[in-house]
Parts: sequence; structure tokens; C-alpha cells
Amino acid sequence: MATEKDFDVQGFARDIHELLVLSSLRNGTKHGYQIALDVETDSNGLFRFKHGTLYPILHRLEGEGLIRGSWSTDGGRRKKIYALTRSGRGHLTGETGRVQEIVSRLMDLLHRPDQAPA
Amino acid sequence: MATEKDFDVQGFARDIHELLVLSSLRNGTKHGYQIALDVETDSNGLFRFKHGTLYPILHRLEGEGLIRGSWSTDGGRRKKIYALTRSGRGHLTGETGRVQEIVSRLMDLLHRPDQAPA
DNA sequence: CGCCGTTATATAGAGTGTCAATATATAGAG
DNA sequence: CTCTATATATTGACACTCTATATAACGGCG
Repeated sequence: MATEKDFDVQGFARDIHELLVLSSLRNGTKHGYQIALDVETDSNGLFRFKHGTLYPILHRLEGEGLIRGSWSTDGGRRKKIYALTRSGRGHLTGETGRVQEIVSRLMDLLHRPDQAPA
Repeated sequence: MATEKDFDVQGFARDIHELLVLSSLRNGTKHGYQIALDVETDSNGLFRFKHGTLYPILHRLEGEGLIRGSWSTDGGRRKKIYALTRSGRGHLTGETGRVQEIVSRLMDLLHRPDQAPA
């Protein structure tokens, strides 16, 4: 009985972005722009967010209760500071494991040695 | 000079499907329907193709010269038998390496231990 | 021998999400 | 005071998957 949610490429790509955001928030609260900068730095430029991609993700995650944002007008420039919720932290752990599992089974398939055809 | 094509989530999802097809063809020629069945079997049901997803991919790969298809009316029922081209085999090797690199850097980021905030 | 499920390929339309471009607004440099 | 960087947000174009439908022939069953 495969209770586990079955694989879906579309959702997989979306999950990667979400996990990058969640994971970036593990180390403390940040505003959106900072998340984008940090993800780019931490991945040595491999992963980067476009504005038009990042903000919808942030709103989606907030709507799901995985992060919580609060406005800060500190210094005059408004920023929306995001914090990882308890639920978000759990989601990060669980989904990371799920992605790890999928990725390892994918690479296993791709690296499987050639077999003689029946 | 980062010659390497930079990461793109959308293309990444597409690549996974393409690699599954290419990889399935390593072991010999197959028609589309058979590829779908084999991928599902080989991945223990984790990865599976919908008809509306598979055929466009097959046509795309054929257009790029990575696979070559030829019609077989053996027995009456028409099948389009696909074979991996030399170029396709090279692509499979190269892209598998690239995907491996990306996922390993992704998992590295996600598993990176929490750091004390500055 | 006609009915129907399986094999087999194909396309159209809907849905979802990324991406490029643009808009707004403030702080700080020159 | 203008220009760039910081900072958030939305809109429309585009790409790709997914659902549903169409076509067609094989094989089992009554």
C-alpha cells in the first residue's frame, strides 16, 4: 500500500524552489530580497530567484502557514520579514527527505548499467 | 567563465522526463508505449508517463536527433520503433552528469546544518 | 462474427507555474 | 537632484504537463 504521494514532475520543480526558501529561513528571519541574495550566494550562483518567481512563492508559503511575514518599516524602507513556522520547519524536514528519496531512485535508474536485451 | 548552462527549474523537470526516455532506450529499441511500461516497472511505479506527456517528448527528442523512429507495421498494428542515436547516447551521458551535479549541490544546501545568525 | 478491452499513437484544451517586463517607492552616492 | 541599489508587487507571455478524446487494429468471448 503505497501511501506515499506519487511523483509529479511539475510539483517536483515547484518543491525545489519552496525548499530553497524554507531552507534559507532556517538560519533566522529574512525579507524576500535577502532570501534571493542568500540562496544565490550559498549555491555559488547555481540557484537564483527571479522577482516574478520569488514573491508568488513567498505568498503561497505564507498562505499555507509554512512561513509567517510581518511588515517592518524600520528606517523608512518597508520590508516584509519572514520567519519559518513550526509547521514550515516540519515541512522542510519531511520534503527534504522525500526529495532525497526521489532523487536517489532517479539517479539509480539513470546510472543503471546497460543490460543485454531479452 | 561559466560556460555551463545555468540552472532553470522548468528545464530541469523537462530534462528528467527526457533522461528517463533516453535511459530506457539504452537497452535496445522500443516503441513509445513500451517505454512507458518499462519506466514504470523499472522505477517500481515511482515514475510514470501519461500519454499526453510521452508522445510530445518523443517527437521533441526525435526532432533534436537524439532518438530516431521508424514505423513498423509488423503483424498489422503499427508501432513506431525508437532507437538511441549516437548523439542521444552522448546527450544521456552528459546530462546525467549535469543532473547529478545539480542534485548533489541541492541536497548539500538542504542538508547544510543550521548556523547561528550573525 | 460482432462486441469490447487492451495495445498503440496522436492531438486539443485546460491548468499551473516560471519568466520577462514593468510599476512603485525609498535610501544613499555623486 | 538625479541615478543606482534596495525592496516588494503585478501583469502577460510562454512552456510544459495533464485530462480527455479520437483513431485504429488485435484478440478473447459469446
